[in-house]
Amino acid sequence: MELGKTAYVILGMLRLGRRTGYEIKSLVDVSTRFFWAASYGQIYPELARLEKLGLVRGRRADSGGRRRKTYELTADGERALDDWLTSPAPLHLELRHEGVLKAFFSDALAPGERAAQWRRMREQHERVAQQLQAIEPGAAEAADERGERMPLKVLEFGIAYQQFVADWCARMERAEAESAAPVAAERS
Amino acid sequence: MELGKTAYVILGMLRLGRRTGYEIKSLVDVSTRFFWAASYGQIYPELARLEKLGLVRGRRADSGGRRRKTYELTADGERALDDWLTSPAPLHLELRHEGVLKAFFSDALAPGERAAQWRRMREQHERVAQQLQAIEPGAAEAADERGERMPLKVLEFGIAYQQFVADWCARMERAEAESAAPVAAERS
DNA sequence: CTGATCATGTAATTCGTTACATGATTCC
DNA sequence: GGAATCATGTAACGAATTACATGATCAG
Repeated sequence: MELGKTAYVILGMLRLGRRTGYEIKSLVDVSTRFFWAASYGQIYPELARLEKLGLVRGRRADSGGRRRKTYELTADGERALDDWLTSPAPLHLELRHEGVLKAFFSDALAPGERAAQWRRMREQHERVAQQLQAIEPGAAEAADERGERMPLKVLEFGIAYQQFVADWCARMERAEAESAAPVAAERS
Repeated sequence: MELGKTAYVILGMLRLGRRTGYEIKSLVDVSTRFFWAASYGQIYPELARLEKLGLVRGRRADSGGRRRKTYELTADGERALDDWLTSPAPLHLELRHEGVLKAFFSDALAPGERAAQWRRMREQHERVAQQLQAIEPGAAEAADERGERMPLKVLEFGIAYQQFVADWCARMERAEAESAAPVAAERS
């Protein structure tokens, strides 16, 4: 019974409480999205598959005239989640970073053009860092009130990671400025 | 004429010199792989597409009885590459990290189990860091001899990034050890 | 002579995104 | 009354991996 990684996003979210597919997607968008994204096109079919496998149990929960279906973990689902969490299997690590890719090939660029690319890349990472920082108060509250410490720890890591990349861009940006105008740098 | 990002990996590699599909793949595996991977299943069809678009030019270059086809950039290909390198479009940034995903959901785990996961994740990042360090001498040589500075810079970033994540794991690991055995920690 | 490497491709499959279709409810 | 949000799904498409098929050459 080999499950895709995205199945565990769903199982994990369901352990935190009964949820609809829509709610799972909303949660993912403000939490795991930055290191594991998921779209409706994955979540709804995956919920159906997990139900057929007996790992989750769905229940109609219409609210007014609004059709609604909430899911919860079954005992099997709980076990599958724990097995994955404690598994020693090599972790799936994947990074696709267009900015670093451009950097790799940018020897042919003029220093000014390269500096502009560093700036854009830095700004993009700074924006993500700010988005994550905006979420922090809510995560800190959840850590306090519901004892969910790890989501906050992971969020802090996410912020540190974004800043780490942004700092590297800033250093590269400065280096370009110095090599492009060494005389001006000496004067200052 | 919208090109996929992987097309630029090919164009970028071809700017460094005439290459076969096989050589491009080998190069990717020791350089861009860590932030932009590509497989034969992408490279060969993409080369054919780029040739039809007039961005690369293929030429038979059999070596003995070995069928071989080398490619080089056309003027259009060179322009497409530079346009991409200097484009201000938002960068494609994608991260899928199973270790962080597990961390996010690991509140329910025992501290010892969590510590074991930190250790595995740290070791995995340390292994990648070592792989990258093994490549460094070659990249440093290329930087010196052929003036290709950026691949070395990017490699150094890759190593720093792997170590950054490994360090975070190590800190988390220590924190688990302290919370699991605070008395032992005080004694030592 | 045998295994590693060079070399090119295709086919099947998986994974994931985006857009579309549909409709109710809630807030302003 | 209209826009935003809640809610569920499907279809088309795209991106990428893996496995397969084929065959030559080179190093030991």
